[in-house]
Amino acid sequence: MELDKLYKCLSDIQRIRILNLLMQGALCVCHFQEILDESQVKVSKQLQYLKRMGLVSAQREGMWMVYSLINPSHPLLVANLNALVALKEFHPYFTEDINKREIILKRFTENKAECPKVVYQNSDCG
Amino acid sequence: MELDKLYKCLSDIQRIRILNLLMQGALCVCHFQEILDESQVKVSKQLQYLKRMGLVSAQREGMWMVYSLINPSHPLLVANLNALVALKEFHPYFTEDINKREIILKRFTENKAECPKVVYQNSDCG
DNA sequence: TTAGGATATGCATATAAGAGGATATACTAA
DNA sequence: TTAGTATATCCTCTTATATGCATATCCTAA
Repeated sequence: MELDKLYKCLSDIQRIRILNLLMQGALCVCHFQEILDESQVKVSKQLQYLKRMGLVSAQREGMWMVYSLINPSHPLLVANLNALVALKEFHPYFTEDINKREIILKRFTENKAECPKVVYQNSDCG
Repeated sequence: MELDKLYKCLSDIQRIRILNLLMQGALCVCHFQEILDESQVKVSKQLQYLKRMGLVSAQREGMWMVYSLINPSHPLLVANLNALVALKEFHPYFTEDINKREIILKRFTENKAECPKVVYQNSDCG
């Protein structure tokens, strides 16, 4: 992947927040909507962008579309995604987003029918 | 600096090449023109962009405008600039650009009047 | 089959980049 | 002052992003 394309993926705060969340595990579109507090269209389009650029993959699970981070091959992408996690205390959004994600996952462990298994299994919370 | 702004600075191949060159030392606009083989307008505008975003500073030296990298404060910027240097073997442009820069600097050490001192002093070549 | 939830896409619009030509500005040298 | 070099800015055009509304598609459940 070309360097400028890679950085373009990271040059939008919504996409950064999405990638930061995906570093924790897969999520459905509706979860991003809830966590980022953004419209369905907006979230869906940013996910399409990341998919088109090869950073994420989508897998249908019944009604839901589960997005996952594709194991990043470019060392600069790996470094930056890890940096997002490492720097989360400097960026209030990141920590809040991850906290919101954990609350959602806790809901799922109490009512497994609410979303695909892949979202809450292999999760470190709940 | 906001993360998305930081990544926007890096999301253009000309700006990446400019930053890669600035990691080696200060340069005048005309040197970037020569090394990148781009028009004066294009180079000047990208330098303005980086200046506006606070990544580089400009200092007039007679006829020349010398651009330097501002000591980066954001850990992600530091990491990415260092990564550019470390990854230069994967990106033919970077190595070629640095080689062209060294050839230009050698010219200066033979004819010091050709550009401001700050460009060729403290240089590791020539 | 019908209704409804989840998601994607088409269309329109606003704004930001990117590029190029022409010109203005700043400086030097004669 | 004049000419010439280096650089910045203005104007215009094209393209890419970002956003919202409406609607289409895919799936489930009844």
